[in-house]
Amino acid sequence: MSEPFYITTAIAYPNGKPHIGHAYEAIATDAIARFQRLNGREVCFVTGTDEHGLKMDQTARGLGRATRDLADEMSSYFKQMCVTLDISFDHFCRTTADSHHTASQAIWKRLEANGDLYLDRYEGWYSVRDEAYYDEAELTDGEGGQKLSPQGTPVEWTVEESWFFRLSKYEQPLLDYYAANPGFMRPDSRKNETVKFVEGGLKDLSVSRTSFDWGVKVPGSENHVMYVWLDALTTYISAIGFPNDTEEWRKFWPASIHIIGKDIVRFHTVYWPAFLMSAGLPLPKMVFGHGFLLSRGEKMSKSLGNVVDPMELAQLFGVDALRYFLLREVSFGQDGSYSPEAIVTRVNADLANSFGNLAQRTLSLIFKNCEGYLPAIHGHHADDQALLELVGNVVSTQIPVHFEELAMSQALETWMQAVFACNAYVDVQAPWALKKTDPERMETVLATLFICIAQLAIAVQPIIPGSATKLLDQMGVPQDVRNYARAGSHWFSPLAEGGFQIAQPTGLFPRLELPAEEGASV
RNA sequence: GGCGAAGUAGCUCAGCUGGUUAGAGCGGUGGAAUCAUAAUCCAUAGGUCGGGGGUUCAAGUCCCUCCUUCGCUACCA
Repeated sequence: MSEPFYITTAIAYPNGKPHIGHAYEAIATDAIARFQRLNGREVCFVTGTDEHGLKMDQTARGLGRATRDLADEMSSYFKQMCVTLDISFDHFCRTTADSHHTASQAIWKRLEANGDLYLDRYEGWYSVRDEAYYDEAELTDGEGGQKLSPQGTPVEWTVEESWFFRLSKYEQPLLDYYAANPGFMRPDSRKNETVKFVEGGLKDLSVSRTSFDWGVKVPGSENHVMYVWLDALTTYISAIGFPNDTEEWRKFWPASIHIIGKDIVRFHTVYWPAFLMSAGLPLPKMVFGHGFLLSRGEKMSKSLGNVVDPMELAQLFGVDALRYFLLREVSFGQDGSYSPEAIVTRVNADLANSFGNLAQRTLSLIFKNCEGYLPAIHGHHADDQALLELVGNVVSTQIPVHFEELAMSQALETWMQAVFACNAYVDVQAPWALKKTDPERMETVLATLFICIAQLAIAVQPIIPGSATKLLDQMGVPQDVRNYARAGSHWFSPLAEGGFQIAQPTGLFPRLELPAEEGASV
């Protein structure tokens, strides 16, 4: 009955503390995961940290610390971020876990058994200072004929023993797969880039390193560690049990969606599928490359000093305000711009003024005029029917459709339209005036609004889970109707007849103010 | 250089396979209302849909070209 849904974020590289981009990805993925749960799917949501590789090792050495020690600390920040931001992950995976090493070695052996690994030499222009290889075309000539990397550091021709993966063998199979599965890569613009890249020809991939040892040891070649991406990508399957035939593994693989940043699309749409093909495993159904967040339209970078700490933002504006802003303001898949002004404006307009105030004014009227008891419905007028229909349609049809398409900003746009309709209805019906002229009509109006507000709160749970839950709790809405299938069912009358009484309503969406200190790190 | 994306009201953006007077939010302006977090509602603000050319009965919406911005063009992740 309930179809499994497996979704992942990218496995973050904890070379520094999490930034707003990590938070954005986690929040977006969480909204999708929560939506699917409310939509009746059995969800597995995996996130985690990719802790191997040269950079972690270098960073730790630079700090004079044990790499493992640094990894422990940095990974904990990412996990803490998820907890703070209400990210409903099922597994937080670390590539340093023993089980992950086992899984990585298992997939390695599968590639090897399939004849896709061979030992050779990797030759190229290597910069000792950057500890990276560069393509001939990237180099520039420095003084005295010294070749320089794009960073301006000297490079020298270097030869290193390395295991290679026969990526070239998968050129055509990948293209065939893309053609046969048009929904595999999204958005389309990313897909075009990948297809062109693969059509341009694939070279075999160096998948082991001997220059450092912070990684997963290559089976049978103990002086080699696996290329970090091979190891990192394997998280998606080790998280649910691979190579063991666990219940989760059987249920959830292949993944429904990998949510990743647009910068790592290639690893997920070329290397990962090729590895899986070689290992004889099914491929994920979709890879979605989201855009980047820009600070006032500019890239965030340490040198510009405009890097935003998501924890600081959450504390300043509130977790749900941040979640709402990011998902409402940024069209998922495209780049988006962030600024404190934009957050304050958007959240105040939508959550505080429109929705929050709608709930507050309605519940206050019920609290004052009905002693907190839910009013009875004395026959609906056409206006009531129209509103109920509009809200019902938005909640049970339009929003789910947009969520299925991963169009969270559009889901919220239609949600707001329903909120506007409710506010317009309040003003036209003027229940405060009906109190004296037609108390029964007032009750019907308030009951209608109560139903609509509850449905709107149910619908928006994936975006702002904390405040939506508090509101639904205040309203006494039963747990079992807090989903898309049952939001529109007849739960109101039983609740009212059961004698439920609301307490003095408290505001859930405070109006935000711009931080006094301008030019601070936000 | 090659490939790709974007350029729509003051601001942020919607506009799918071409079709009535080009839309929304925010902001601005003018009203209404006072239940509510001074929140809400109604009306409105005359943007050559980057420039030019073309296809069509009809084009932000297709084709060509030019301009501007951005991304990708593999082994740091």
